[in-house]
Amino acid sequence: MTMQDISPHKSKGRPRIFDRDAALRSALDLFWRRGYEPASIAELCSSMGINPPSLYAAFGSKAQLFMEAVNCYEAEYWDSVWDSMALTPDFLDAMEIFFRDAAKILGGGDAPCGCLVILAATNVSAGADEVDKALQALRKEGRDLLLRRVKKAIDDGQLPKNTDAKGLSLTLNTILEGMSLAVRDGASRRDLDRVAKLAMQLVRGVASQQDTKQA
Amino acid sequence: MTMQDISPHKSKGRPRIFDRDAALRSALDLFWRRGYEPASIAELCSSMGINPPSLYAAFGSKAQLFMEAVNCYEAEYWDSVWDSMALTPDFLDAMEIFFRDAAKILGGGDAPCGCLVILAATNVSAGADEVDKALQALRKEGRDLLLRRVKKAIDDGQLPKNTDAKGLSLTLNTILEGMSLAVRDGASRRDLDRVAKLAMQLVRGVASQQDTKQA
DNA sequence: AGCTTTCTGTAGTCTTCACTATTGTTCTGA
DNA sequence: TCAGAACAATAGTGAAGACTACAGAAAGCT
Repeated sequence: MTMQDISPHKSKGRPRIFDRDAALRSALDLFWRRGYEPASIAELCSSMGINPPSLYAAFGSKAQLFMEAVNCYEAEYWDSVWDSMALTPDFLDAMEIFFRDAAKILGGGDAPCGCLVILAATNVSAGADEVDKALQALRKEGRDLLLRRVKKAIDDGQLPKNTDAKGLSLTLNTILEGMSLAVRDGASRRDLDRVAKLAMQLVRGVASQQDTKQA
Repeated sequence: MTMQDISPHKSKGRPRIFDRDAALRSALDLFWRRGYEPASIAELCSSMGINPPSLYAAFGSKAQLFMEAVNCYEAEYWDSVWDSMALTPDFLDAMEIFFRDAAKILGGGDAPCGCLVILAATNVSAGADEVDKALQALRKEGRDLLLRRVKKAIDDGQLPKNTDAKGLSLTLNTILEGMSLAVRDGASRRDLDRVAKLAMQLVRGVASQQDTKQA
């Protein structure tokens, strides 16, 4: 047969009985709803339909499983959002799309629990340093992307030259991250849209100082 | 002696050897830095300078100790802030003071760990329902206070009649809560001041639509 | 003084956690 | 068909968690 199988069984021993991707996706769902530490191995195994030894053989450790779940989450939900934020030429368009997409993801039906990266490992115990550091790095990446986008908008003349790039990008990130907390406290999709709308009002306000304050 | 002692020793048995208020304050400091669940009884006892039986005799349980610490925190840091927010007649003044004070508390030297109410019990285990519910109620109180203040500003003619009160108050709360996340990720006092400044820019933008959009 | 009451400190209990030793099972490869 | 290799399921291990029994110590009351 000339067709290549997608996932050929190359190794020698007994093949894995469960679907690794599906199990990872189940783990993501649980981590998303419960958070990193409250999601116990027992719960994870139950959700994934496997036993602890299989989990450890396939994923290494709880921390590694979580980080794989985070990668999965980022790839499925946020990568395209960040990409279009960085690439959309007009700054106002970019922000409009960005906040609309964010509201859709955070308030959407998949798991209305806020962002995994922002909420899942807050106030973790001492043993979870690596997970915490990794998520901190991801959050910093988001801040940097926003900062770079704002600076580009200034260079492109879409924001006033004297705009406080760090302040504006940090504020936009603060609103974005705050939206996750709002969702945790019961904010609906509609509520998030309202926040997104007001974030845009702030952005337009800053942009429109172009003429008045440019003295 | 006619003078009444502040804390007379009325009870019969052996008097408590440690200062309850000082111990509570130590517990607050630890909960603030570590969060509710990561702060173990052993750590708490070490910080408070007492042993577990004394802790349980004086405070009941870990959850009750935490809630007392939260009350202490609110009373010491936030009660006056919320009061002046509600009572300052001019809306712009009220918001200016509010965000300035918030930045000072969150980025101040006492414990640069964000707000206890917002961060200390995110993604807690199943056993901490009561603590979670209590903090949820406190956060809702903050949202309600902001909503009421915005509505009052509309009634007073300090905001346009067609202002989306819920949307604006929710957005301001989102920024406020997001500031705690920013602090957790290393934002300085100066960074928070920048966010507060832009929050004010948003508020002024909304307020100044009074003339243009009032059609 | 002697009795009662309440606190203190040591040293546990019981539960839950992440993780694994062991045994048996199912595949590949010759 | 049989050896080797990797997975699966049961049943644990050791550590850390919140919480407490118990015995001794320090106060008030009579």
